[in-house]
Amino acid sequence: MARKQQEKSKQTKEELMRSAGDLFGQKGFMATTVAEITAHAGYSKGSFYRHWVSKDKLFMEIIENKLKEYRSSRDERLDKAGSLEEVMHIIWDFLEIIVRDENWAKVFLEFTVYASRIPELRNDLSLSQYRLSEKVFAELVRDFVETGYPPEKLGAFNTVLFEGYMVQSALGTGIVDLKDIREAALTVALANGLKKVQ
Amino acid sequence: MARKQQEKSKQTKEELMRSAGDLFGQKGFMATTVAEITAHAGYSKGSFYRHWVSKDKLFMEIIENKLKEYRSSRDERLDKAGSLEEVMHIIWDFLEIIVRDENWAKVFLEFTVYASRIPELRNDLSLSQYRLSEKVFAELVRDFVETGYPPEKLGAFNTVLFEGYMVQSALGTGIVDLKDIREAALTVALANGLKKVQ
DNA sequence: CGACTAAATGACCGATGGTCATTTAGTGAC
DNA sequence: GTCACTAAATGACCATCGGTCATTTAGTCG
Repeated sequence: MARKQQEKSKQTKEELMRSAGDLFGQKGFMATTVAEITAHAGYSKGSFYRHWVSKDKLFMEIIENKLKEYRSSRDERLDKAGSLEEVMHIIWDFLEIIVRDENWAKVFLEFTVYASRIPELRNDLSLSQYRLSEKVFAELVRDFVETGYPPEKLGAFNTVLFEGYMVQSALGTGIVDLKDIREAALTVALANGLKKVQ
Repeated sequence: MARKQQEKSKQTKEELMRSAGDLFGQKGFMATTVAEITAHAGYSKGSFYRHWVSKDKLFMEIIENKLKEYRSSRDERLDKAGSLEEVMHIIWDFLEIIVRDENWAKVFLEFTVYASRIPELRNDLSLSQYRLSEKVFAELVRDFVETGYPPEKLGAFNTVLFEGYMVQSALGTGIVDLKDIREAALTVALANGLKKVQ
């Protein structure tokens, strides 16, 4: 039934993904070599390309996995949210998880910038929703905006704050902390999105 | 007097810098090859390394030149500034110049992220002041802050906004415009830095 | 002109992402 | 058990990159 072979292949793929995950986190995307990934998992270089067509695609698959679980738990909470403020807190709890993992926040940024030069990859990335795109954000927030303020703009502004913080965090000049950013985001959201703010 | 040789060497260097500047702006830092830079200027690859020890150092020199003139005009205006609001406007006029040149804003970001993995380069970059670091910013703002609010934090928050916008701009998802960002920066600065805000 | 030096060249190096013919090892019919 | 078949794994190989360096070309000056 060829069961054993399939399982072995699957296992190999998982081992390679773990190895790659470790190395990307430590050294970054560019600096991690395909040969290192396979060697670290105990395979030869050629094995890699039986599972992915490129280093890029492997990375895409890793981040997809990495964020899938977070998203689901976020979306569960969002279903129960009753106000703009609640939604904002859920969203920033979610973002906080990403930022807290400093190594990966840095790698995300590295890959995003890298991908922005490669049309196909850039497209994949925007489809993958790994970035909190302004569109996604706008949908999350739309139902709770009482004023005429465009939810897209609210989303985009949050993304700016978030990614700006990612850059700061990646460069290691940590003067603002996430709490400050979160507060600023909340203030702006409530001021623009609600009719009455006390 | 060897005058002619020196001038030729200087001219060659300038030609290479122009060539590099064009190509970096079009294709980015990584995607631009040393061989391309020299070929585009009509020289051979080896010539490059008579003028710079690496592609990195050439880039450093280009951005240094690119920003020197901007900084001087900014600093002139800052000498005459009389309020926090004025300082903020001058700073954001300065940042606007950077962001307006979309190609270069993108390359700056690319290089910053790239350099963050290379300790020596990262150090050079922070010394070069090409980034509006929170320290530089704090100095500009310090004299006008009336409250106990730390100028460093004000600076850092501005940098977050600015670099977040750079990322958005680099990825080409332009929903927030610079005016929104500038307004937000001003609001936060005045709210935290002044005792009375009308 | 001849000795010296600076500018320019391009073959070369090691490392990288990616390819592919070859080897190794399960699988299933008989 | 054995044979044909197929999937997994290998590593030599390729083009390209940043960077090096011995060699060539061409000003400089006594």
